[in-house]
Amino acid sequence: MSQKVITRFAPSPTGMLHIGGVRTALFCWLFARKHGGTFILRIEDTDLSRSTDDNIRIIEEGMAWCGLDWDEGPIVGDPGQWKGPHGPYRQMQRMDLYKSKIQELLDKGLAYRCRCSREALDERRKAVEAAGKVFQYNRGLDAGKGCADAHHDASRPCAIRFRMPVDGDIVVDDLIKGETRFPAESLDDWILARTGDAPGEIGVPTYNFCVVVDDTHMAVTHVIRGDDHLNNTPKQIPLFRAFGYELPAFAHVPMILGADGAKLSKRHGATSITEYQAMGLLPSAVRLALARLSWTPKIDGRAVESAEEELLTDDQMIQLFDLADCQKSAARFDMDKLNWMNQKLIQRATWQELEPHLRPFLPAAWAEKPDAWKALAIQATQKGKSLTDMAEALRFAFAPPTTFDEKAVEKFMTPAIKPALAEVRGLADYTHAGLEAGFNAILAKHGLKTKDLAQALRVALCGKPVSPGIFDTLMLVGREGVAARLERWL
RNA sequence: GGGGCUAUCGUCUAGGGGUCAGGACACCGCCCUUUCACGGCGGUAACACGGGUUCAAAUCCCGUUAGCCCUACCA
Repeated sequence: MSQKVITRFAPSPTGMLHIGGVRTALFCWLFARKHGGTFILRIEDTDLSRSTDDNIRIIEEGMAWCGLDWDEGPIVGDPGQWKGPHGPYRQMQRMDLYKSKIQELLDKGLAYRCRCSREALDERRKAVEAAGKVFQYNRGLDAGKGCADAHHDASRPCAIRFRMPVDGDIVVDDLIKGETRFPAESLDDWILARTGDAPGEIGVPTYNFCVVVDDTHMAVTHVIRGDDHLNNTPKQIPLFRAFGYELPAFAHVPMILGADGAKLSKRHGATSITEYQAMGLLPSAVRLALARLSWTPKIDGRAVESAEEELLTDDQMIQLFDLADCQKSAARFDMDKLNWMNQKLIQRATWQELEPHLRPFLPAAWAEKPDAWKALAIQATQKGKSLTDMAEALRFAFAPPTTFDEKAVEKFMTPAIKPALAEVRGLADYTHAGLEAGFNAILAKHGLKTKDLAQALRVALCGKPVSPGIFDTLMLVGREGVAARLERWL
């Protein structure tokens, strides 16, 4: 690769950052990082009705949470400002460029003004469809009814259409899908720019036009996007040619489906990245799980083949990433595997790494706890599947239980256990070894089994027969807390 | 309707003419155990269908079926 790799993720601000979009962004990011290239974030806000500053902020925050840092694009929290030499990175701020490029096409006769009203178009569409055919502007049954060869009425606002080739195939050479051919006759003259406000004025350009102009002017070398855009590519390629632009490389990544094989949507529970954040998932786990959908990392030409190898770090992913190892088919989102990866990454993280992620799920009192206590707390609950599990497991460490599991009380709070329980108050050495020694002494003295005392203690300290290791539990509650919580059972 | 993409265990996938069709998650069983977990060991489970080509097809070709995408003055 002679030129510097530049990829871009170009979401439209619709109110949330979709998990599928994040996956696409991840591939762009991985590819750019792998090749020492640049990753651009571009906001496609030409749909005026949906684009707001708030919606843009949602994208920025979602990307940031996922650890997908962009080299060029908007500056977080400062709408309208950007970093990078190819700005601005919001399409609505690029209107002047678009309009001059459209004028260029008009001047060259490669595009033309269309004054057909929506109503007229609808009517013609209906008529053609009634005849069992596809409506194609100025093609097929609609031939001769277009504005291409007519003198447009300069007194009326008009849209701009692109003159598409009529014969032959348009070939898309895709890095993932391979070569695909689209018959030119299956496409028609599409709209470059919507109807302007005043006669002669060029309106807001459409997606297919903006991408071509932006990708070229931002020097994007690899267009990596969802395969729902594969069908748009044959519309865009003739436009690249009309401008005399060089074609970027294309890679269309498969969609992510819901567990039922249908398109991932609200009814599958979570589509927005913020929902995954709220579930207590580590961003690194989300990255891993998303990357492994439709991508099989190959180590020395061999697919990963053990649980250990599945758990790739970001660095390994970057090093291993290759579009050639991507699947052509759509993948279903596998929440089970994400949870497993999350658990594994939680287990192998140091407490310092985990702390900032865990903090938002814990009560404010967490902030006042000393580091040693935090380290113990995190380690004691690191078997959890998620940060929310960990936070739940730690509840007892912040406040005495208010309710008690009835069955557990009945089973473990036997009269025989009370004397032993009373003696636990006397334990003074609150180190793991100290507690273990004292605990065993009490056991021996009363002829109890570990389980008997441990479970009774759990009920007294946590209200339920489930907690971290009993000595960890004691240390987390602390000597005074233990004494206080034991009181009501003696 | 037209055009495009896709099709291996429940899920993610390896394998691209000869494999007992391999792995991971999930599931089930056993072991470990101070609870819940973790962990260890083992197990169930797949080439969508129909035709070709070939000594031989999950693998190549052609159909069919199913799913998805595009077919907007959405992106």
